[in-house]
Amino acid sequence: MKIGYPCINWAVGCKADKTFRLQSYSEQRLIETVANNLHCLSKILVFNVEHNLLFFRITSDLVPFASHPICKVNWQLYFDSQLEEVGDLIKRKSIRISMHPDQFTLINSLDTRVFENSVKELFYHVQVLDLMGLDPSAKIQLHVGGVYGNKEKSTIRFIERFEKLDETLKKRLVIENDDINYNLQDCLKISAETGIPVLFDVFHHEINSSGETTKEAFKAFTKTWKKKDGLPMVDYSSHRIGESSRKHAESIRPEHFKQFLQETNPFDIDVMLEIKDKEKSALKAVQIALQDYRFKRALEGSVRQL
DNA sequence: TCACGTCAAGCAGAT
DNA sequence: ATCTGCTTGACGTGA
Repeated sequence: MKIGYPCINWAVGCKADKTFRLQSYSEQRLIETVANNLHCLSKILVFNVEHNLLFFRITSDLVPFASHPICKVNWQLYFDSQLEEVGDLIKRKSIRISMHPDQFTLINSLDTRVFENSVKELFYHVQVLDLMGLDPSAKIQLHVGGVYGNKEKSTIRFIERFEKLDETLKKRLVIENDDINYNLQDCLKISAETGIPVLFDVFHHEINSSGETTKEAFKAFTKTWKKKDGLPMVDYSSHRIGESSRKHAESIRPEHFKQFLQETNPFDIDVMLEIKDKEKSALKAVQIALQDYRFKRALEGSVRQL
């Protein structure tokens, strides 16, 4: 069990998701920004390792406009060695990595242009992970997509489009249950057809499920991950106190997390804390998880590989 | 230096 | 119709 948080670290004093407006695009601007972002990503990862945070989601803004037609820079070649260097750090410290393309990335869109743009966006994500030299356990997580008034057809469209994707994409893609459209059962059905692993989002499941208990849910989705995929990933968060809304909590609720660890025993998973205050809550989670043998085992594994 | 309108992209639900 | 939430604030113009 590794614990991490997504994209942003407020403590290190730099940002790996720096971007700029499309209007102010220039090759120089892109190169400067990516150089900054990669440098900062290294700093964040070093911070993380020092604090036993061995799971991290790399921002999709690492290379701004990477899949936009305006981008003619061969950033893959230009940043080849820096990407490899970051990848070496990740491998040396056995850090688990995920990426999460944003809401515009839709495999099952009715609009084929949206689909085509999504494939380009996915290739960008895959290239980042490939150039870092990471194995297929570094995942790219997606939601199934829209319903478009017909869930069955939209599910079939997802499966058909997925099957035709390049193998380099398919080996890294995982689907995540969402809070409105496709719940755990919907994802499991798609997984049964395609073999795609299902990433479990605890918060979304609370809002949108078929009534499974946590144990039942864990029994089902963990099976969709094969050895080459690495440990099953889980997005953990809780909603804001006093609000039934879809908003994430500002900071971790220690008792809630403690209970989550107890409930999920003995399933071994990597936990991504989707909480506003980022590493601050993740550090609290680490303190709680130090009592858990699954977490201790992961730390020992990391130390052995130093 | 700072306020504030706006930012590549889609979808669904609430208001 | 318009706004909000999603991984989330922050870019950058105009004064």
